[in-house]
Amino acid sequence: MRKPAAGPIRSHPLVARFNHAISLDEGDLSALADVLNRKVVVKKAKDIIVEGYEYRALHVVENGFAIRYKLLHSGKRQIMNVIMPGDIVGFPACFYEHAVFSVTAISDMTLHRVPLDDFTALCTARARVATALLWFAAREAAIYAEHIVDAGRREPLERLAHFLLETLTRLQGIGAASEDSFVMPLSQEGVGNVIGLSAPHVNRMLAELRRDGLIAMSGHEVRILDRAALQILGEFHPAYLIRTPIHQPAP
Amino acid sequence: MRKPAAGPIRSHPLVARFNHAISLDEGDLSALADVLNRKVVVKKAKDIIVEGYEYRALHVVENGFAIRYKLLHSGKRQIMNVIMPGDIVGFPACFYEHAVFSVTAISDMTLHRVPLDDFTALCTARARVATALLWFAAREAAIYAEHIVDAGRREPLERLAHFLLETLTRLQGIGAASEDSFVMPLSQEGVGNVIGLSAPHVNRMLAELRRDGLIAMSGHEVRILDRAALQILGEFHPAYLIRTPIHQPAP
DNA sequence: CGGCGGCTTGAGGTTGGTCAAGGCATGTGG
DNA sequence: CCACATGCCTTGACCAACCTCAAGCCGCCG
Repeated sequence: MRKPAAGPIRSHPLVARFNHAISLDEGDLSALADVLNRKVVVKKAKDIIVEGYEYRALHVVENGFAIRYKLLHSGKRQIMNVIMPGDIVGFPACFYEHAVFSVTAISDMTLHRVPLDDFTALCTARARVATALLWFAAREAAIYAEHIVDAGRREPLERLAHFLLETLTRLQGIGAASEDSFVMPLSQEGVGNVIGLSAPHVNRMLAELRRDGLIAMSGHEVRILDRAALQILGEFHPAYLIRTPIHQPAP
Repeated sequence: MRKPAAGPIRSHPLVARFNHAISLDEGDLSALADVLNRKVVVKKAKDIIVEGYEYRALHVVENGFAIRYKLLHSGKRQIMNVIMPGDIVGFPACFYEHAVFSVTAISDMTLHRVPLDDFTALCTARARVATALLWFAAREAAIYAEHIVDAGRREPLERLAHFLLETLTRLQGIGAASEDSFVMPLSQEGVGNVIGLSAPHVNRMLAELRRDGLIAMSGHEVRILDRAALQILGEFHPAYLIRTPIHQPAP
């Protein structure tokens, strides 16, 4: 397990994501494989990162979902983002002396543990990998920026529409959703903690979307019935989620 | 102007920020200097990036302030962040085919224009620079994450307290604020557009902070009278703004 | 079968947005 | 040098939105 072949690494969701942005050579891939060799399994509802503690390792998600959030003294919780396969648990929380927010698994997960020193060494040794990670970080920041707009200025119904489309699009990007439907990994209270609404109000807004024929639900499965209308309602432009190839100047 | 000496580059606010994170060698610095050689001056209130258009260049801020924001169809505006010296206009907006949000100068500015291809070439040629930029991006993402919490879950008074302390701390970090006071670069409407409140309500909340003796104001100058109380009120932990040195494994 | 977590719905109250008007400082042009 | 315009701050009144609290229900799992 310390020296996996370079082959399997290509199918890792993180590498799959990189491949759309920048072409990595064999050396890059085997350096990545060296670093992604510590598989860790985490059960649903387990904390992975707790705010305020020191973490000297990142975890790259192979499978499962988690939430990145902050708890306030009032007891309120704000979820910044849902973490999906190919995401990095601990970005950017673990780049600090003490984690700046918490992460909890919301399903069983398989992760690859990467000590921060190994990560740093990889970045400083492999410029293309560091560049790919920089693009990755830019996408992460863009997602956060959209969430600021959601929470700060959109109406509740708009927020929900935006969040549903964002989740659909992200899940499709990792092959975990069909053309027009997906399984929402969060409870309604969880959704409320993402978009800044109370659970009852999330329920009312979902009911409104159903009543207006924009979505249908059965259990946690959400079916998008009128994507065009939802896009207009939530002012959703998938551009910020779409992988942009890094233009590589001729050598 | 095409080939500045490696000396002046050390005093650039971006490099100053990098220096706290990672040590760059002469080659790194001169590569940076090569890239930061196109000075641009922008007048207050001029757009630098307009959402939806294509930009193939970044602008590194040497002087002045700008806002990164999104306009909604309703006419509402959400500011994601105030851009200060040492920040990169166009991160992460310009990493996409079309800019995912807008940037407007709120004071006269001096910038260094960096074509995206040059930027990419720098990253892929200079691993340490790419790594420093990755850390930079992580800090940016952490700031956004705090803004999500602000807009989503904090009470108006708490938001304002948090925003004031964040602004003070960031300005101090670039040597643009004293121990306990700073000049707010935004109007009250602008502040409202950052923290998701209406201008009248920002005014009411500011009045409340003044009434309670936490701050004093004269014009756009804000003086923090009781930092401890403000920190508790806004649950402000400056950790996410503080530069963490990148631990560099022995070669 | 019983308990629990999560969904659903309702009633009521506060918060904070909207609208509006006035004040004050700054800047500009006659 | 004054008249006026402009932009921003300040304050008040009103009202809708959304939170809180609460109760009931459903489905799932032990």
